[in-house]
Order: sequence, then C-alpha cells, then structure tokens
Amino acid sequence: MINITLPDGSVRQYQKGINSYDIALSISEGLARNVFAAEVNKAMWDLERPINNDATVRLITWNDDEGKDIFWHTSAHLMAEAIEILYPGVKFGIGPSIETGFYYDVDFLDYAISSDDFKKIEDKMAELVAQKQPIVRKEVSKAEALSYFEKKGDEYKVELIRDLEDGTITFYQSGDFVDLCRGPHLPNMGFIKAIKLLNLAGAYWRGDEKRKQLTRIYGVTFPKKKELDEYLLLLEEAKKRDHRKLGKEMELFTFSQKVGVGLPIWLPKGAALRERLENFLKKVQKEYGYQQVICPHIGNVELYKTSGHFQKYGADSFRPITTPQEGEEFFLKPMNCPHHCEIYASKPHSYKDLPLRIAEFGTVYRYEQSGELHGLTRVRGFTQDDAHIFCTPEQLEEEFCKVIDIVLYIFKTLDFKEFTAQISLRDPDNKEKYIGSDENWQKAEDAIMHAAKQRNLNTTVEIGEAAFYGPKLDFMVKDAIGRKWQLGTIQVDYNLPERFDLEYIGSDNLKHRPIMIHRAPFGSMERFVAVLIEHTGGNFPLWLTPTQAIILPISDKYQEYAEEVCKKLSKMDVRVTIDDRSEKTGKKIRDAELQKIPYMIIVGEKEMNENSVSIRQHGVGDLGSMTIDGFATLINSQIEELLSSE
RNA sequence: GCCGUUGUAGCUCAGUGGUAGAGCGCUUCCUUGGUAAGGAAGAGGUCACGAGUUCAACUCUCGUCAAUGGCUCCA
Repeated sequence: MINITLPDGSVRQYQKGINSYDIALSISEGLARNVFAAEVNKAMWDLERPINNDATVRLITWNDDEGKDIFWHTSAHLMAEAIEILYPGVKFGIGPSIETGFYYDVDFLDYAISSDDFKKIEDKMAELVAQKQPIVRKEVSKAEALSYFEKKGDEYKVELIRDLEDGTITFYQSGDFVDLCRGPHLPNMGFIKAIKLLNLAGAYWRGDEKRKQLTRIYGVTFPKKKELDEYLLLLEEAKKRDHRKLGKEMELFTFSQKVGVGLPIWLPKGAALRERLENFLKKVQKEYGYQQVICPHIGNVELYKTSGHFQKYGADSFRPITTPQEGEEFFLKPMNCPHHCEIYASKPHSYKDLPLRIAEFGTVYRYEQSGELHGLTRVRGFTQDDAHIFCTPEQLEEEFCKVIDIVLYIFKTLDFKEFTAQISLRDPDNKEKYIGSDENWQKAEDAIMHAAKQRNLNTTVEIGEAAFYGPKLDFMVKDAIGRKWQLGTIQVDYNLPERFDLEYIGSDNLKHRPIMIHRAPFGSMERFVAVLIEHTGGNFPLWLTPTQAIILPISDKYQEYAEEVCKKLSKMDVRVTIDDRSEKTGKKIRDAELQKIPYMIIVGEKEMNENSVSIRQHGVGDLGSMTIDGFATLINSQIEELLSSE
C-alpha cells in the first residue's frame, strides 16, 4: 500500500501501482470523467501512469491553468494527426499550447494550403475525436528517437532530439501519429468536443529569420461546444472594439498613403481628445514638481554617438538628414533622452537642485519594418509622454515611488482596474549584454523591487528582459474584455549620465554622477489612445469624449431654442452640438446612440415654454426634464468628482 | 523584411471574360414628427496601380503598392 496526499491535506491509502484516474474514481465518478492528468510530486503526469511510491497528488481538470494547457497541447497533436492523414509526408516543427488555444508549425512541402482547407482539417479532427483514440506515452532512448524520425525524414524533430538528453525522451502516439513530446496529455481524444481553426501564418523555424519558414496553423478547442461559442463571441466583441475601426468611425485619426505608412494623422476630434489627456497629465505632473521643456525634432549625429544609440540603432533608423553646404548630419529624433541630458548639462547642478524632473510631450520617429505597423499601437511617428528625472542615489527609490503614484492615479482615473507590474531585471549569466557596474545594477534593481513592494504592486519578474542600460518596470493592464496591454514604463538608467558626463556637486563638495529615471505613464499618446478606445469600446469617460451632448430638436420649429440652449451650455464648458436635420426624433436618437454620445438633449414645445431640457442618457434612457443650468451642473459635477478623486 | 489573405462608391460589402450593384451616408424635395430607422428623387466608381494573355479584362497571369493575420524586430 502507498499513501497519497491530496491538496486538502487528506491522506488516502491505495495499492501500489494505482494511477491517477483510479484515484479520481475513488473520490467521485464525476471527477473521474473530467480529470485530464495529475500533478504527482510537483511533476505533471499522465492519468494512466502508475504511481509506485507515496506521493502528493493534485488532479488536473479544465478548471486548472495546467488543464487548459494539457487540453490544447493534446489538441495540437490531434491537428497534426489530422494533417498527417490529409497531407502525407509533411514534416512537423513544434506544436505547443498558447494562452488561448494552440498552434502547430508544419512544413507543408509542395502542398498549397490556405484557410479554405481548415474545414477539411477540422472535419478530420472531429472524426478522430469520435474514435476516442487513446494517447499512449512511451519512453524511448535517444538513439531510438533519432532513428524513428530520421527514417520518417523529419529533420525538424531530429534537430530537437539532438538537443535532448538521453533517458528523458518520450513519444506520444495517437492512431498512427507519433510525436516527440514531454507530455502529459489527455488520456484520449474524446474530451475534445469543439474545434475551431483560426488562422494561418508563416513562422520561422526556431524563430530564426535566417531559417526556413514553416506554416503555422492556430486553433482553439474546448470541452464543450458552448465554451467555443462564447469564445467566438469574445472575438466578435474584440473586433467591434478594434481601435482602427472605431478611430475611423468616430473620426479620431486617419492614415494617408501619400503622407506615409505608419504616420498617424490626428483629426480634429482625436486631436482634441489627445489634448485633454495631455493637459490632464501636465496638471498632475506639475503637482509632482515636473517642468515642461520643448526640444527640436532632429538632433545632430554627434548627439546619438554620445548617447550610444547611433552605434546600436543607427543602421536601422530613418536615413540621416544632411545639410547641402556643410555636410552636417542630423537624425530624426528617435527618443528624447539625449536632448534632455543636454538640458541637464546646460548648467552646473548642486545636490540641492535635485531631483530635476523635466517633461516633454516629445514626438519621435523610429523606422519600423513595414510588416510591424499596426493601427496606432505600432507606428513610425509617435509622441511620448516622456520625462526624465535626474536624482541622487539616495533619492532614487522615493522618486520611483512617486512615478508609480502618478501611474496609479492615471489608471484609477481612466478606470483600468486590473493591472500588474512587470519588473525586468538583467540576466546575471549574461552580464556582457548590459553596461554598468554590478554595484549600480544591484542598487537599481533593489530600488525598483523595494518601490514596487512599498506601493503594494502585484508584480511579475522577468529575468533578462532589462534594457541594456538598466532595469525597468512596465505596467500591464487588462482591458474591459480581459485582454492584456503594455502601457506605462519606468526605467532606471546609469548609462546616459555616464556617457554625457553629467554631474552634480554633493554636500561633500565633490562631483557625483546623477541617476536618471526615464518614465512614460501612457507609453505614447498613440498607443494609449488605442488602448483607451479598445478598453472603453469608444464610450470614453465624459471628461474625454469629443461630444458630451447633442441637442435634438423635435422639429425645425424649435431650432432657435436649440441654438439658445447650445450657446448657454457651451458657455458652461459643455461640449455640445445640434442635430438640425429634418428627421424624426426616433431617427436622431438612434443616430446619437450609435455615435456613443453620452447625453441627448431633446427640445420641443414643452421645453421651449418651460425654458428647460429633456435629457436621455446613452445606453440608459430617458432621465426626464431639468433646467439648462441643472444639466450643465450635472455634467460638470460628474467630471469634477472623477478628476478630483486623488 | 518574411509567409498567408485581402483591395469594387465616403462607409460596410455583393458581383461577372461582353455597358458596374445593394444598404448606409451625402444632395434636393415632400413630411414638422416626443425617446433606437417617415417617403421620393438625385449625385457619386480609371473596380488599388502597372504590365501581359484575349476580339474583349473589374474578372485570368505576373509585378508593384497598401491593408490585414502571424513570424522576426521594438531605443
């Protein structure tokens, strides 16, 4: 007999050699039906693998993250099996599960494959599911593994096996399809009740753009049809919120081929929205002791040689601008930091001047490969809500905390409720990738960790993701439908102060090197507005939205009164327009609702006589009538309440 | 940059080797209507661009550009 410890701490006795399925069955039949695999002494095991010693066992179902991982990983095998049957001779790369679903990289040889083939593959997968094929694990020696795939002619698997250690290699077989795989897997394919192949893309073998490009097929599966339907609905919802679509519909921004790809053009409504965001941040920053500066859009090549950016990125930048006579070279500004370093260097500093916080909405230009461009989130010209803080080592942590406070205030104001802070540290085994002394790195990393802890941030740590000049903290927010976006960033930099030879006189009357903090709470205006559009679905908060209210006269007879109301409200800082078309009220309401305008003001005979307005709220309905002043107060107090809730 | 897909009216999209279509929007007229679509008429297109095949190309082929889904990249 062996002792099995379950997650609730209870210990049960079983015959030696029992498997996790039978353990599940001994608990309940329902559990046994739903269990995929088990965590045995912290390792993931297949259900049917016998347990011969005392162990701690956690049964894994769909409700566990590991369960989804197993489910989708098995689904990748299922798809590969179907593909192998339909396209004999194809070769397989890797086929992992991903955050939602799975993919498999396939070398389709001479087969021409397109999304039209998905139906065929899905049908074959369903057919295999109906057979409830068992998935069988087999331990093989490295020699056996190599010989199998060499014989099969699959050089990708052979390459993978070469990197593995003998004695750790397992195969998984379903039907005639055999794959190199660590597992674990579902006990059989019968669990996979709903299948959808989503898209198809090129993907380099092992992510190396010099190597062969395989065809990657993405798919998603679920244990219940209903869950697939819900997922597809979510995709629909995401499509509706797409900032590129809404940005066009709401006339916020546009692109022009003649102006150039990846160069967003802000239309009046979008520009006004952006300006409100900028003013909001400027006001906050002023309270935190920042000073605004303005720098030119180009910089002499020497500036970037000093900063080191020329050496690192010069070849991948827009080509330099040269003067016709003197042969000077300028680069379009790809970041604001070197300019700001020169501002610091423009006069001597005492420790009493620090921290110096200089801020700029700085427009920068970066060459991005054409295939990278995406709406407002990846562009070639954008404006950073940038600032650089020059401080003493003693001030670093406090300054860092203050930046976190600004970011938290912004998130709160803009209703981003869920977020995590990703702390990127350097890879200690790869120190040559970074510059600066161990001591400084240690100090900077400690400062970030302490600051994050002090502000109670929910953090994740990524080793090796630091910038080459220092560690950083990036905020990842979850939007209203659960998608993750990277927004603000805070970085600690020991490098640029060194390169620009920046210094201050300390209390000891000696020269010291300041530390620089780079920070952009929004990231960039473009990216932030894009995320805001997708987060709100275009229903911006009242203080930001382009049009806060629209006046709908019941008929042309009340046009004059409508104009009077419009004038009065505008004077009280309400952004209001009039729908003066000769349409019925129902039509005007419908259009205003579709335009996502927060308030509709209906005026007719009754309102004109009473000198009042009838209000309808977007997505809510009729709010009844009130005075014009009353409505302006309603709107302005709502905004005030939100913006003063620090 | 690489692989796949797409490109028809301002927008969303049908369509065919033989004179270019719908809905919405726009203009004009009728209607003056009280909380999600009143009616009629009209304007609007080098079918992304360039070559080729053909008696004939928006349609087929090739190329270019752009958008798009990924990959790689992201100071």
